Amino acid sequence: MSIPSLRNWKLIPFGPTQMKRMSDNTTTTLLSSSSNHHPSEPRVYVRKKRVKKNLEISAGDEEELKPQQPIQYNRLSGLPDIEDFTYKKTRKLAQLRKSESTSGSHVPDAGVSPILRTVKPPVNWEKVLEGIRKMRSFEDAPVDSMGCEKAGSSLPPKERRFAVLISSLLSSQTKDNVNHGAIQRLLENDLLTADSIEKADEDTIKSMIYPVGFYTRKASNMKKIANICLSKYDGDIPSTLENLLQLPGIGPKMAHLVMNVGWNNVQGICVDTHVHRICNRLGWVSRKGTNQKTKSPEETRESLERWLPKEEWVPINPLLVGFGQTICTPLRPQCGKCSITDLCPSAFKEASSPKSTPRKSQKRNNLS
DNA sequence: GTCCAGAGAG
DNA sequence: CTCTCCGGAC
Repeated sequence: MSIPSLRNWKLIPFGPTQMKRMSDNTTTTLLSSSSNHHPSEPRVYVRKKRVKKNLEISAGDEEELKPQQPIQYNRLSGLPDIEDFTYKKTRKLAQLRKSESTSGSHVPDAGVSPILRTVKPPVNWEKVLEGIRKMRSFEDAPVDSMGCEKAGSSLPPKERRFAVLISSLLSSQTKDNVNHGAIQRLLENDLLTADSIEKADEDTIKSMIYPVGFYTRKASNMKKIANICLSKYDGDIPSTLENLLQLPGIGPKMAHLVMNVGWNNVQGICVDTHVHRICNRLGWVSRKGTNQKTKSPEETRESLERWLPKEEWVPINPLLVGFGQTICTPLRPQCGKCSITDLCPSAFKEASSPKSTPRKSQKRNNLS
């Protein structure tokens, strides 16, 4: 398949198609500097070299990779300042509800269900959130979560939704700039609709999205998703959580993200590993009917949804992800830099160096 | 070398 | 539950 609009792009020769050819030992023609290629070397080594080259060259093409219209992001929420996004509206309504709750008047709902608290919220949770927001406004976090909402925000709704879905798929385990590059390439090549992906060759898709994490599987999932969207949803994306989860490569985390960003329909909290970890450290979630920590992000989501007011369901993700990348890190959390340690039951409880003595019941694999 | 981080397969 | 996927950070 020829890809005319990308002919000038130097990125193209470094896709997986060429990797295949290299391992076949049949081609060096597509590689701009084939002198670096040693067919006898282990595949991994060759790959790593080429990734470096890829990055050098893409840096030179920065101009082309940049989005034409940069989107403004809310620094704290991590969400785009797009007019139709319901976040602000939701906030406003929540404030209204609060101020008018004494008079008993009813505030109309903007597609957000009434707050359903089945569990008493943890004490000081609002102070904790406020503290994290403040820290986030000082620290710069590479928040790669929610990176998908920028996908095709200038497109018509249906195309935009499809772009959001594909971007979500690609964004997992992938740095935001890498994901963005992949989306940009797909967009440049008109490969961001169900129709075109359905027609495109899987190897072409692979080379477009390379080097996002797990690109082989994701390319194959993209084909399957395009197929399903065309046959069952007229080229649009599923509009319910249940049906999104039926798509290959879309699990609970991404399904909630797509519902939030793609449909502006908040069905649940988008819980990733950061939200999962931090909520447990704060003692915000527990296994049903116990005080034990939750075991999985899904369990965390259910537990968190039992008390967290709904207007916080969307912003909690970018907030905690950024916090988790800079301060409340998985390994050796920077409690010294944290301003809410007096409100955190886990503050200074974890090892500050890998060599330090493991506390009792710290790790399950202490074979002392 | 070891870990990371969503999803899926076994 | 564990392992795999892919690259990169450490």
